[in-house]
Amino acid sequence: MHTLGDAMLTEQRKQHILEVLRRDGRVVAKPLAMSLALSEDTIRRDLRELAREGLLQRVHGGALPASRAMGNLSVRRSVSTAEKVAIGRAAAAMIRPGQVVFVDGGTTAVQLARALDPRLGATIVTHSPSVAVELIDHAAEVILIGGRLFKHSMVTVGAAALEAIGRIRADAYFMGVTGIHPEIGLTTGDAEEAAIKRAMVAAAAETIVLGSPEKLGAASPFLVVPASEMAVLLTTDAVPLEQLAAYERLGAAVVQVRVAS
Amino acid sequence: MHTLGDAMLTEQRKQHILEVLRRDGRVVAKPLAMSLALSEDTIRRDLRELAREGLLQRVHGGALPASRAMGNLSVRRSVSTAEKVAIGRAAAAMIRPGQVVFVDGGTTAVQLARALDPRLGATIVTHSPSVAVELIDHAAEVILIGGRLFKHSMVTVGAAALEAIGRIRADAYFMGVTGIHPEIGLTTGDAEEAAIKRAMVAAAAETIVLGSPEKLGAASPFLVVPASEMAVLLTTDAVPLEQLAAYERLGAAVVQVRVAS
DNA sequence: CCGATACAGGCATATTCACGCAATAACAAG
DNA sequence: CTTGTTATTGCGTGAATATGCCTGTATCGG
Repeated sequence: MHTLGDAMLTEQRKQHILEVLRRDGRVVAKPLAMSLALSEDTIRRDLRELAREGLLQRVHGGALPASRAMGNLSVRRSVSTAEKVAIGRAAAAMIRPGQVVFVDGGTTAVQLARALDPRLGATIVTHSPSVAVELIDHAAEVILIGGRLFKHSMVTVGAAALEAIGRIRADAYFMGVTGIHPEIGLTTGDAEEAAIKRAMVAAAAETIVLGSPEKLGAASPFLVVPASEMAVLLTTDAVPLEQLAAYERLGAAVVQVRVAS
Repeated sequence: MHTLGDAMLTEQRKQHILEVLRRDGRVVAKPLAMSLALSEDTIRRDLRELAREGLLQRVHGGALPASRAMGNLSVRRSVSTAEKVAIGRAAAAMIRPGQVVFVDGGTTAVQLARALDPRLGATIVTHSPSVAVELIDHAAEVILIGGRLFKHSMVTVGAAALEAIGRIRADAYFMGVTGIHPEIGLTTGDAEEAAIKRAMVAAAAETIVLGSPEKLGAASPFLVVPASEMAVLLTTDAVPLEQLAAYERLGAAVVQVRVAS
């Protein structure tokens, strides 16, 4: 905890401001000055300087994240529910040293990356630049699949990506989808993305689906693969057992993660 | 514990400083001098020397950990100065609608991405996931070059990346380097990275170098291309004209960006 | 339009800093 | 034991930095 007993170094304070900004998605000058027991002038000066360095965007009354990219990230982070964090953590724990795994795009996959042991010696293959960025400080080798960037989902797609995936054989694929249904199968909202996911399923020994509760029983326009392709379904304990039985009958191992309240 | 009875050897004291730094996440010069019964000058000298060895980061009032040991801010503290912001902005303004351009990795390139007009209809090709992430909300099409992620610079490298670059013809390449020297040429700190940069120079009609002042006259181990390959050198008004004349003689157009105070 | 708030810039004060100098201590060689 | 060399330290100085207060201006919300 940051006790207010001792004064902070100037640089330390600036880091603190950026931390608060990442956590809350914004900072407001006045309460920040109060909580640090400093004048608002000092805080404003900090904000001005940080803005000059491009680390945040100054607005009347405080500051917002420097770019929309970062903004989205923090917003999504706050949106990212406890379920996704828990599923990400459980998925990260499934990766063994030396393995080569595909990691999909999407918020849950980012949580996976964030939860990964920084010293784990594995190879992470991903077509999501966001996942790649999260893994900067990790020991794991990262292979980034190139291609045209599909902005909506923040992943690369297209022929180049397909081709690159085809050249890899992975131990597992951690897949994110928008719909999981016993009969309809695993579905997503974009045809190109579905093709990429299909290629990863084909290139991996087993497919592990990151299935936050709201995905179960839902369907999106584009089929990736039938639900029977799913080796493991990672979901939470909020889902009733009888709903999960259908997936087990299709051959999937269902893992229910306990969500910390 | 640490009795103050006997004087510490200099090296011993430095170890102690690093220990305190690890424990508290910071050191403050004044109280440290008090507790060791030494003058602040001595402590400051120690801090300066430890900083020169890269073991900590000197800040006003004391020191903070050198690496991202505590703060997971990784790209953050890569000293993105006002110069880099200004150069990034100027570079962004050089991109015309419809153009296809390579954008390098590095902090200045991220600033370029951040400064880009969100509605600009251009194609940005990059091997930096950080740059890609910055461009999420831009209208521009983004092509991400895949490959093995080189963590230090946060860009992809390797055969796959080289090959992907070779299949593209771009109007311009905005290159970041660590050394710019009239005779030695444009240099960088990693051989693989140099190869990628060289491929981009070859695949682009013209090369525009993002040259923050501290890079000028410096040299790193690995040559990318001779300075004569440079079509435009983007730098700031802090650089004396006579130093820039050498680059103009080599055929480069030198653009000096005014840095907002 | 107006009052309230937030803002940038200037100024004063208190630290903090780097550099040079001198005193001292540690040490090696003769 | 003496002497020259080097490393370490403290002090003085002027410069740089950090902070708070003040003043006039800009921006926000009605």
